[in-house]
Amino acid sequence: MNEIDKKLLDKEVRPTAMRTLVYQQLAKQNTAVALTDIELAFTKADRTTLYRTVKTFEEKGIVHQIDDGTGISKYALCEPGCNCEIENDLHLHFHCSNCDKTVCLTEHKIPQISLPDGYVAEDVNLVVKGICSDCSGS
Amino acid sequence: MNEIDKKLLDKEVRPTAMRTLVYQQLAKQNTAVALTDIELAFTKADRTTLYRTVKTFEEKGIVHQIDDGTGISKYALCEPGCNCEIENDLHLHFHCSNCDKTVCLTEHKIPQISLPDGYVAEDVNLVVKGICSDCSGS
DNA sequence: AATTATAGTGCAATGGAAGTGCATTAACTT
DNA sequence: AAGTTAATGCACTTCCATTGCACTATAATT
Ligand SMILES: [Mn+2]
Ligand SMILES: [Mn+2]
Ligand SMILES: [Zn+2]
Ligand SMILES: [Zn+2]
Repeated sequence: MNEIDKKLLDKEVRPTAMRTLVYQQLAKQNTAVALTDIELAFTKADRTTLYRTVKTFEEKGIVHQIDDGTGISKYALCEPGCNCEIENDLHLHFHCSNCDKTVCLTEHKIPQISLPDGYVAEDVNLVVKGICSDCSGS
Repeated sequence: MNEIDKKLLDKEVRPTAMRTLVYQQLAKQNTAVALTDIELAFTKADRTTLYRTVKTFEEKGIVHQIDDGTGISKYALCEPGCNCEIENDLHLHFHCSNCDKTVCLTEHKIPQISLPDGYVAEDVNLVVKGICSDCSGS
């Protein structure tokens, strides 16, 4: 059994052929990807299957969903050690308005946010929009 | 001429009957509203008109659009003194997972965010999800 | 190994919200 | 009043997310 299948089993996801391939595909990326992106990489697989694969991954803490403000959900593998299922990994995300790519800035954690009395925080989403390092040419 | 129309003119928006009414409606709210919410308040007006009214308001800095992570755009009047057209008013937003309401926490500005080298920030969106003061009962 | 149960996949269809084209109507200008 | 420009209403489109159901593969049981 290969490494990926072990990881899937570890997260209580049965390693089907499709799932292994999708995981591989995600592991290749250095940006967060939309479902459509995955779809393009697997012309033979059905969109629904990919959709449900990613949803399963999300539920089991293998990927996290990213709302980058474009209206299209992006997904990225969770870092090793990230316990998404239990506690969110509150790093920030960056969306480039030039190349339209979205990246996880895993090292940049979201600062503690103070809220008015009576408000209870459960989750925080912080997205910075601007020009990424590839596009700023510096 | 009434107060609302003055405000609209001040922002270079011609105060039509429809626009004045939409502004009034927005002023009544204490939460951010979706287009559908506005639609419900104006059963006689067409969705498109309301849509374009809100878009115009947004372009002219009368309202700001809020992406609260639900996938449905919300809108709220800008605070007096907010110069949205020129510079974003970077306050945080709170979305209640219980009552599904989204509020502007105008007093809570988004802290300065540090980015990796080469990244240039243009805009920041910070949304906290959790339980609002109405729902937490405290 | 054959049978049964369970989980995954593919296809078709739906839903919700955002957005556009165009004809009509209202508002402003001269 | 006539002409011009902007706003409105209706119909239609697009895009992505999501679901129902039949079919197939995988796992468990006999
Ligand atoms: Mn991330
Ligand atoms: Mn706001
Ligand atoms: Zn870029
Ligand atoms: Zn609430």
